[in-house]
Amino acid sequence: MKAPEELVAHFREQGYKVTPQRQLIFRLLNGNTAHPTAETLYEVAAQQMPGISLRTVYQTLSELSAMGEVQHIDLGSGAVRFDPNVDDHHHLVCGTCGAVHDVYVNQTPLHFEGDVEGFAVHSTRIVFSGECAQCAHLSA
Amino acid sequence: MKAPEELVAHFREQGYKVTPQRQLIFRLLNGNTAHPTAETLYEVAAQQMPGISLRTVYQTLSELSAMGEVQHIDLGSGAVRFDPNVDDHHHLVCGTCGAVHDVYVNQTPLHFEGDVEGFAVHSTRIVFSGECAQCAHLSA
DNA sequence: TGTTAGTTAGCATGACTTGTTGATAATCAG
DNA sequence: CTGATTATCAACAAGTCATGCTAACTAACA
Repeated sequence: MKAPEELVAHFREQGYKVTPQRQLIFRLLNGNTAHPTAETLYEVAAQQMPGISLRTVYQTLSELSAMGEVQHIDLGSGAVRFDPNVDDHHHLVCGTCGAVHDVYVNQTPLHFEGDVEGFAVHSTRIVFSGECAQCAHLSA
Repeated sequence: MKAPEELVAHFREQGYKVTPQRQLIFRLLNGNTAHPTAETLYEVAAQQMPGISLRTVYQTLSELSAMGEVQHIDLGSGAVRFDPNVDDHHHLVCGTCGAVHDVYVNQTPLHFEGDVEGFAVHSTRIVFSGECAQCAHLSA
């Protein structure tokens, strides 16, 4: 994701208004590695700006997603999560605490075998599931 | 997934009754590589057994899933899909026609880099997205 | 054959997400 | 600064997917 200041300029160029709500969301996402859901992002935003609506958070996330500034990742665990990291990366999910971490896999492109001839792969998504060190430590 | 006859025996052993509805679903899933949703499976089932309820399809799929006889895969495209193939395999999804194919990746376990120390990986899910040969041919 | 479990219809709920409306308020260009 | 445009908000609704509930009927299995 671009830095908040760049996003401000970019939004203005595109004819979008730069509102305090949007700027807040830019800042909350900047460098955020927590992979928040729209709901959790809303909760944090509401602490700094009481009155902001969940609707606006969804709206701004959709705009950022359409601009390719955030990635939305669906781990099949209910809500969609948002990731300001738009590099070619993958995810590690702790089944105990639910934390999601970014990881890089360098063996891509992967080879596969199956009953599929001539399939053109555009993207590969990998999700590793397991238990993070902290959770393993706590349960031990 | 076990063959329908084996499932019949297994259900009886577990104290589950072997109803025509359940047997129909066993047969519809057996060797099924279409990765149906509960809804699509229900539609096919209803053709052969008018009156069967969607509720029963969901119910039976949950039972099979709990027994490890089917895998439920969430591709983030709305409904959960069911796969009677419970091997260690991955999926290829055509973004045009929506078809899902099973594929095998033999480079596992994959190596990854990131800010994660001591994470114990239990499972890896890989989804390849792109366009299948038929769709590429049609659009050309 | 009788007990038990399954099925069905219908209605409800729940989570997540998006749409709508109408009023208010803020942004930005000129 | 001002006016036109757009965003926001609140409140409500809808849609999808999945599951829970009841009550009545039916079927399976011992």
